[in-house]
Amino acid sequence: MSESGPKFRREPAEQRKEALILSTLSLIAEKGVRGATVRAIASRADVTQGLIRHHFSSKEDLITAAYEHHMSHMTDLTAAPGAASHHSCKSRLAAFVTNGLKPPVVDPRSVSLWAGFLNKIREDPRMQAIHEQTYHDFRDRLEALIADALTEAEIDTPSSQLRGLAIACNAVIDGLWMEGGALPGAFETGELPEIGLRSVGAIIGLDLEETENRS
Amino acid sequence: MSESGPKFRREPAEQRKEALILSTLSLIAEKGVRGATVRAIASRADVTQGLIRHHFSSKEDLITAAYEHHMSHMTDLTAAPGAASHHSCKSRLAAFVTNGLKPPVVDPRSVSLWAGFLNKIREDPRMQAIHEQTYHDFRDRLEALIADALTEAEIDTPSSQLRGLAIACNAVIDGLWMEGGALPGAFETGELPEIGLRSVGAIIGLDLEETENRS
DNA sequence: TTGGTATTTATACAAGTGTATAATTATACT
DNA sequence: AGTATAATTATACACTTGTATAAATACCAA
Repeated sequence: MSESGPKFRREPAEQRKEALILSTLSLIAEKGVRGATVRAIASRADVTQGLIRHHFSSKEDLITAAYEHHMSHMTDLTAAPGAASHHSCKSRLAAFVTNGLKPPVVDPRSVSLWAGFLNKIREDPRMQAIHEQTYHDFRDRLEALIADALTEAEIDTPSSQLRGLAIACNAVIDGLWMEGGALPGAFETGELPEIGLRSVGAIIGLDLEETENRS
Repeated sequence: MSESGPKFRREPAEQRKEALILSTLSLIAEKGVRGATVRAIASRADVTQGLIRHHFSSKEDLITAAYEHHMSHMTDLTAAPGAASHHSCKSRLAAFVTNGLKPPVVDPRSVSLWAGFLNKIREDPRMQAIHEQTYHDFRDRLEALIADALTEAEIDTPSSQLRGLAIACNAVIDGLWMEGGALPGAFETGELPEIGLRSVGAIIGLDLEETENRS
């Protein structure tokens, strides 16, 4: 009975912070924002609740950090995979579209996570800033890909039109992503990427589907 | 001091229920789901909190009813205005698209209202059923309008393709609606309807913009 | 080995939450 | 006018929430 190791481990602040952030995200995704209480978060990270206040000045601080973490993760997940492995601009654009419309990006947890945060965006200016920046970051990447693909196909497009195309394509992707996550089971496997490719292709005036199955 | 009228008014159940639902909706839209407490709802409806439990078996019941109310309202708002005043099928489709991309449908309150509910959809089967039905109802109307417009233009389209077109157009509208509501000020007046018309037109292969300014 | 210190736990608290129950009171009907 | 009844209020309760503060403890440096 007298045998007992250390009762807890001291970890570097950065590491603990990330663990708490990940706990927060998984909890919001799983049980909704309402389920992400300080006690639940601490429990999932295997610490006691007091620690949260030590690393974050308030719960709102933690939520904000978690939101930022999640959003940049999502964008990376859509943009990154195999960015260099595609030869043509067109196939890079196609990959961007399909990446955003397949798991793990399309996922019920992801959508409800996003929705959970949306409420706080209106109230908290910091949240609003993150939201705005994430949206524009994503859309700008998309716009660049579209511009490249059109240039490659020798289609001349004024930049004023380009903005509208990017907004529209972004909307298709967002809309399909949302519906796929909110209604799992309502779409066949591969249906969303297919529809996404065809729609984006129709909007910008290129056939994206022919370039798909290219690894 | 001895002078005092009736301390409260008895109203028909149906009327009180709706008043409570409207209070709930305005409160969620304004302060988020977290702000919609039984006390706040009752206060906004000028009643005491006990009355909520008299008309609804639980708060969840009220939330569910409010969700149902809101969703059917949104669909009506998009579909209804001037349904008969349009001559061609194409202009009816165009009106459907633009209606959903203008105020009052596009509105920060509306979007955060929708997002607030989304969390509860995953947990509550009744919510899920309402969500599913609302989505399909909206999409079916859209699909019918698309089918009519294509028939009118003498473009033959198999029903298997029609489904994909409706999903895609629905996604564009949803995505634009979401972005317009989540980022008020990021888009010029009339920009969303314009982009919506052009995109839906491109997807189904019809020029919807020429038919617009028709009252 | 011995402090020193930031990390971590332990405990407490005030405010707000949804719910339950009994006491009032308006109103329709006889 | 009187009464039954459903609507409405009033009050209370048990529980959860975020936050605050003090005590304990692991780990680094000397």
